[in-house]
Amino acid sequence: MHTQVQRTLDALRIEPSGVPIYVQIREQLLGAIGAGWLAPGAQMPTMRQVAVALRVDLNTVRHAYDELDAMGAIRTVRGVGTFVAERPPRRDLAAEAARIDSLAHRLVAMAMTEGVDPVAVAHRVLTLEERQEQGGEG
Amino acid sequence: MHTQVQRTLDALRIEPSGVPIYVQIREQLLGAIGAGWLAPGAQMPTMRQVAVALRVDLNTVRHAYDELDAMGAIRTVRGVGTFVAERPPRRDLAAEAARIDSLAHRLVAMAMTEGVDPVAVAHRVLTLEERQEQGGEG
DNA sequence: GTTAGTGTATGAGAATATGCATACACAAGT
DNA sequence: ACTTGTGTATGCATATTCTCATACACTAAC
Repeated sequence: MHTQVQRTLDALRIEPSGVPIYVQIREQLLGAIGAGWLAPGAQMPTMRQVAVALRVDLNTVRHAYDELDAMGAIRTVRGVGTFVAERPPRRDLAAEAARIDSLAHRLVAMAMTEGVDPVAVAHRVLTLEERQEQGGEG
Repeated sequence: MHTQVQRTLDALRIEPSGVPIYVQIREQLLGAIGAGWLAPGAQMPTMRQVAVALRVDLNTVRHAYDELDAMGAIRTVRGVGTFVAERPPRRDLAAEAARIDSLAHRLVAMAMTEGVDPVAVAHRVLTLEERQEQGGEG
């Protein structure tokens, strides 16, 4: 369905964190694929769709897609579109856990810095995300 | 102890992921602080130590330290070294709610841009903080 | 005062990232 | 044939990142 593409598109975000834009796109799309959010064989968002949605250059998006293609996560069909690979590389659970840990630790550090209880922040995040999922699901 | 610094130093890794080196250093050091490897007030690894350990330029390391300083996570003392910032005294209870909200949104943004589920991170924070209360602190 | 260890600073150069504009090549539908 | 929507490609300009080399300024210890 288009809806999957649209949801993925809406979920894409770029932050001025110092991380290159193409890397942010690459990681988010990889996450969407790894989570099954974009099923094997399904059409990916168009490069132009992503470029417009994020207000980013087409070549920048292509950079991300090129790397996804190189790692076998997607396959590209010229003149047609890009699609999730039939058998995308299984996501590394250990690496995933490490990234979650890193995020968690960084949050604790930031909370410490600002004199705030990290637990309170975590609870706030949970309530925020709950309310966002009530908007309907596919 | 030196050992804390040495452990942090040994744990530092640079990967050719497209993420700028200074960003990788920034995030890993912030993570070390949040994990408690580097306690408030403790001396950070020397910029030159990091530069040598990672075989990276001193200015690149400085870039990372500058940003950590700018966000208040560390404090720099010229001619002496850099230290983990002390926890600020908790004062405004009203302004605290705003900071919690701000941090929560920042965490969600960070997680999303890295292709990670914010809820997973929140849960990880909760379990980490539980264990810290049980096993004693510091 | 000297020395050693810290952070701070500058300039040159190469590589990369990004935007902007302009195309080209291919596939599918009309 | 034509149009539309894909991915592919180039050239130019700018900003950032990173390395290398070379210092300077400050602090603490001797």
